[in-house]
Amino acid sequence: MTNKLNSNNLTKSEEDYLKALFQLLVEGKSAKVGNNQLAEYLKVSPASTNNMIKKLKTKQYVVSEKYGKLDLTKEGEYIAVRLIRKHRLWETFLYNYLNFTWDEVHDVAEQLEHIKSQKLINELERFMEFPTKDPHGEMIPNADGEYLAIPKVMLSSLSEGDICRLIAVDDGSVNFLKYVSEIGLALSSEIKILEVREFDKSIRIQFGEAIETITRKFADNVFVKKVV
Amino acid sequence: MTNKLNSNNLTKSEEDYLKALFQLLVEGKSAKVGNNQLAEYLKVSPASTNNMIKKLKTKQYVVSEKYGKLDLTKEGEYIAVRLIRKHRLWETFLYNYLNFTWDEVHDVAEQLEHIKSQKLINELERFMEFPTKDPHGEMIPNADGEYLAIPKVMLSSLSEGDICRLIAVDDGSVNFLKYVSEIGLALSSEIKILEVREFDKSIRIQFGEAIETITRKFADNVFVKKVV
DNA sequence: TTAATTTGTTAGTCATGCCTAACTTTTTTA
DNA sequence: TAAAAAAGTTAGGCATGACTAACAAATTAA
Ligand SMILES: [Mn+2]
Ligand SMILES: [Mn+2]
Ligand SMILES: [Mn+2]
Ligand SMILES: [Mn+2]
Repeated sequence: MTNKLNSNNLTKSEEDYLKALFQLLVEGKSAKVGNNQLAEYLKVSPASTNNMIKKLKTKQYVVSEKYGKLDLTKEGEYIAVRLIRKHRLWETFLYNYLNFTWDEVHDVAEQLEHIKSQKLINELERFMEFPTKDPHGEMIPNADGEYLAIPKVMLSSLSEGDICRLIAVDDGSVNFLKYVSEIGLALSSEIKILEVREFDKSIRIQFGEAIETITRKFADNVFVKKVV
Repeated sequence: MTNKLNSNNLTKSEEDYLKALFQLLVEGKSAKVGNNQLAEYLKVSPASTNNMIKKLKTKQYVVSEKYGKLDLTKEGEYIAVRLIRKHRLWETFLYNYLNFTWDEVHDVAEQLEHIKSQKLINELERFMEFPTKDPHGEMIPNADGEYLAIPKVMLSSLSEGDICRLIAVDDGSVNFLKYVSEIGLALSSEIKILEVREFDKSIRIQFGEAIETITRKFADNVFVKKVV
């Protein structure tokens, strides 16, 4: 993807919609994304998304047929990736230099990602010596928008006896992140699946000295690399 | 001024209006500030300022009588000072850590000053080890909004033979700041007034090896401390 | 001290981005 | 395959923060 001297004219809202679409389409679990799904994700009404999508279509960032599913153009995707890059670089800065905890960084990064200055974000990246992952283990796209997405294996997809390493967590919920820390899990933790209970899909896991039972919902937000 | 756990509900616009009023009233040269003056300063129409002032009056940040001059309440002033604090801390960060030049910092700081996070700005200040002045020589208010304003002596107010030291410059204009650097002036430069020409108020100054003629307008934007 | 000029106010308009309520189309299920 | 449910769209409103044009009050100058 070529690096343009892209003076970004988009509003904060337009940026947020494109980022949300990207997260659902590319980083999310669903292959197709509809209007109402986007609305729910952004916590706005379907009428609002319908309206914004219309605008983003005339600006050629989104494509869709009437009553059809949504897709991003290359341009739209590029804008989204740059936003994610900014978000994750800021999260890294807050975490590594300003004493923020990993459950505090996301909300402030949601604001900082909209600051318009190419130089700012590139210099911030240089200052931090080109970090590759944010505090939640997510990859940081480079200045050209190159995005080395590591396949997201959910902890919930493993089976009894499997051993894995925690490589990333979903960072959207403060409560979830606090919960993860509290039970003692962290990036790189080695986790063994002791039991997957058929009744409610809850999972007994072991890590270090600890043994915990986690829900399916919890396990859906934990991404791992299988070791055994 | 007591430090409240002020969850700031103001919009970016409301913040900008309060800051502008503060800059005109407290940091500016004019004792009284009217609606049209504020409009000109903010580059919006008088109708817009009139409208916003109305809102800020109901919110008790501004006081004025109909057809009368504008004033800030203690609350309004406090909000403005905190904004200036954020602006100057960000400028300092950009200048000292991210390789920004002193003519580049202002525009980006105009965006960053609206980021809402008490922790962010206090941690940034700690990270930089509590700087007291921004890259243009202006004082940075502390976390309680205490504001040690140094009396602003304009270079244009001095007379032939006077010697002074450059302590600050107005940071609003990129062109002006570039101009200052280009002729070789910098913070702490010692300047001697060689001649003030009656005809057009232009001033011949000497600093280091250099002798330059500057306009009245230029000299109005340079703040000094008289040495002799 | 009246007339001209400046300053301030009001009314009406527009764009953005959100909403609810009503409607249409598509998909699912019986 | 027809009815029910879900998904998507449209119409109409509201708040914010801009604008212009017309008007009123206050200040300045003649
Ligand atoms: Mn995040
Ligand atoms: Mn993250
Ligand atoms: Mn500035
Ligand atoms: Mn400054």
